[in-house]
Amino acid sequence: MTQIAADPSLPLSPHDHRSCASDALAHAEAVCESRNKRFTENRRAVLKLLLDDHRALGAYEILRRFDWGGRSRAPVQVYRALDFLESMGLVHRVASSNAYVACYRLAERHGAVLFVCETCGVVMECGELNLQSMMDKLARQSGFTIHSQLLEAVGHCPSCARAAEAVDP
Amino acid sequence: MTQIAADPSLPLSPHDHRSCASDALAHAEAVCESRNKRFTENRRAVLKLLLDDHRALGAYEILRRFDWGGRSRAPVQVYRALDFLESMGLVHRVASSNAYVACYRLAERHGAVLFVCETCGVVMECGELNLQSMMDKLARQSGFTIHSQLLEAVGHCPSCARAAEAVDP
DNA sequence: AATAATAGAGTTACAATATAACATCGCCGC
DNA sequence: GCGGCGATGTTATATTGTAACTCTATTATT
Ligand SMILES: [Zn+2]
Ligand SMILES: [Zn+2]
Ligand SMILES: [Zn+2]
Ligand SMILES: [Zn+2]
Repeated sequence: MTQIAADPSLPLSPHDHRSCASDALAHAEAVCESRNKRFTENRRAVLKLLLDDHRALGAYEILRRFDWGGRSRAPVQVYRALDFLESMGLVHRVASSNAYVACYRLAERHGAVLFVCETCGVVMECGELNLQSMMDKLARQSGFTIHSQLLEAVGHCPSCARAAEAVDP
Repeated sequence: MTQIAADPSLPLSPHDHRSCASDALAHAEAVCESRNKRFTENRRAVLKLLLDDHRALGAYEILRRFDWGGRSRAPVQVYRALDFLESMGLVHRVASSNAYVACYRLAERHGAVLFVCETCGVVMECGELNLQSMMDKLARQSGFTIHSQLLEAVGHCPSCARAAEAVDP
């Protein structure tokens, strides 16, 4: 477990993704252990698929990639695993693309600010808490009570932005 | 046209919603006029349904309420109107509930910060630009180029929060 | 160890949301 | 009138997400 909080630009910087993923997996085990939740094979398998890289996958893409070993191919299984993982703060739902992305911040259950590249699908997660607290402040001013927040931006990651710039300057 | 920018807590304060809606409708006409876009009957009808109150409606709820006058009841018509209205900044999509809400800020095309009550469905739109620019700043720091933002909070509006407080203190 | 209680997995069927494809219509400029 | 183009109408289909129920595995209790 070498990192506490991931650099937001981690997905884009060349890095040892093997250890990146295995750290996250180990963290997931620890989190479930500490909360007396079972980190079952299904849940582990789904998380592993998401840990393949820093992209988001749709539930049905996970369904396709899943090794079903003779069992019937049912979306509900995938959704159950995803719901669990999300409730543990191990994956985030990407609302702008109906997809799910693994969380690489080895932190307790937390909200997320997501930057989604619409070209390559990479998701950068940002730990910036000022946004969340600003949202909270705005809410309080109007007497609104927040249960959950959704903070996303869709656009181009640095490398895809450069590529787009090159063809259309 | 009595207001320039709606108070975020407008939906909750008792107000003359008749003029609230008709102002928004007049603004919609003006916007389409100024951009040489046709504000057709379908588009007007969909917007009118959304202007009934300050709640979000799903596309299929709009579909049900729509007066089809003998024509076949096709979702694609509703989605086309919604896409148009959204591109004009006259409605906002509420990603957290796959729904659409009319915009009452008589402003040019703009992003939105939405506070969605999960009990009564009311949507408060907030014009706070600091959030958006903060998001932009975060993006720039990582070399990310933003095309669109998604800023939402789900929770309880003031009156529903009081009601919840009463039963479960 | 037997038993009861509970959480998760497996299966089937279905609901809810969104889009593709193509023919047709109507407006607007010529 | 006619051609171009944006909007509509229609049908079919794709994508995303749940309900309901059975069965099995794990854990707690006796
Ligand atoms: Zn990595
Ligand atoms: Zn990219
Ligand atoms: Zn109103
Ligand atoms: Zn409410």
